[in-house]
Amino acid sequence: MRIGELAARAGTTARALRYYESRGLLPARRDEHGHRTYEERDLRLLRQIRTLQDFGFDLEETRPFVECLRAGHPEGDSCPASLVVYRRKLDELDALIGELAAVRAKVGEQLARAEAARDGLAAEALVPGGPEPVCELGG
Amino acid sequence: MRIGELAARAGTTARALRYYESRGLLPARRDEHGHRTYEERDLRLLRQIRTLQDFGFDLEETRPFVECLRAGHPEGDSCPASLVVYRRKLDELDALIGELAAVRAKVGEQLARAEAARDGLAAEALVPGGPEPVCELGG
DNA sequence: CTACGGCTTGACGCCGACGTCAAGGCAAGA
DNA sequence: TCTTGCCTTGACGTCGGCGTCAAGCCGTAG
Repeated sequence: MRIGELAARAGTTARALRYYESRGLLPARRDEHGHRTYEERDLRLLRQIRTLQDFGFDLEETRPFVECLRAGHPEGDSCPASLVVYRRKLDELDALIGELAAVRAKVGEQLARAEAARDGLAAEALVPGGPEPVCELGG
Repeated sequence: MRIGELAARAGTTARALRYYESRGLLPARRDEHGHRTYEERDLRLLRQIRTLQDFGFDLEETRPFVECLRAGHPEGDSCPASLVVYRRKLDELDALIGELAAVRAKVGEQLARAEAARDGLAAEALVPGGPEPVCELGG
């Protein structure tokens, strides 16, 4: 199997595969013409990489999984190093989700406050000399 | 006030201010030496930019807020365009948080499954010929 | 013969928000 | 006078994961 076919079967591009090879992640043998050749097991490795990338893993973080598979283990996460990456990723996700939730809350508050201010001004404009609410400058 | 002082008072760098100016976000007057000069109100604009950036807003997304302040409004979010950005950001945050939560759940599952498999193998190793669980290859 | 498709390496482009370095100007203090 | 410090513009570096283009090789279908 050559690079184009492997890429297509994994739903990615030849360029990506060359990049993975340049990172030492997915080396290839060469045929008599210098073309890269791959085997079925390489498809397995590549799918492992793609799956983890879809989860937001950095390419480097997929390395333990790939090496685990290449070492003959049944799954990419059959090795301790992979579990370490899982746990670290979970921590990162929890931290990130927490930060984003806090930001979301603050932005929501800001929006609510700004809309209230806008409505307050609108009401004031509609009713001149009306009930100026909690403004210590008014009076 | 020159660029270094303004940067220090806003907790950022002169380089950042020059960048903002290059983007047309925070223009500066010049003194007789060609040095950038700023006034107190520029500090207000700059702080608005920094606050939004801390929330994860793109620099471009801070523009409506800055222009709103420059137009003389009491707050950067006193203008409709700013509220639009708020709402869009909230949607983005909700979507992102949702995706991350889904990924977190999947990674958590994978970790649990991998640990269970590992423990299963460990138990098998401790008890040779023992209760080989759900492995269709065993027997 | 020629076109075409697929492969090769090499190298620059991209995106965002600056960091960092180079080379030089200008003013005040020791 | 010399140094120090702050300022200027210009331009390249950073990071990740490739996209895209250039130039060229190889085999095959028409």
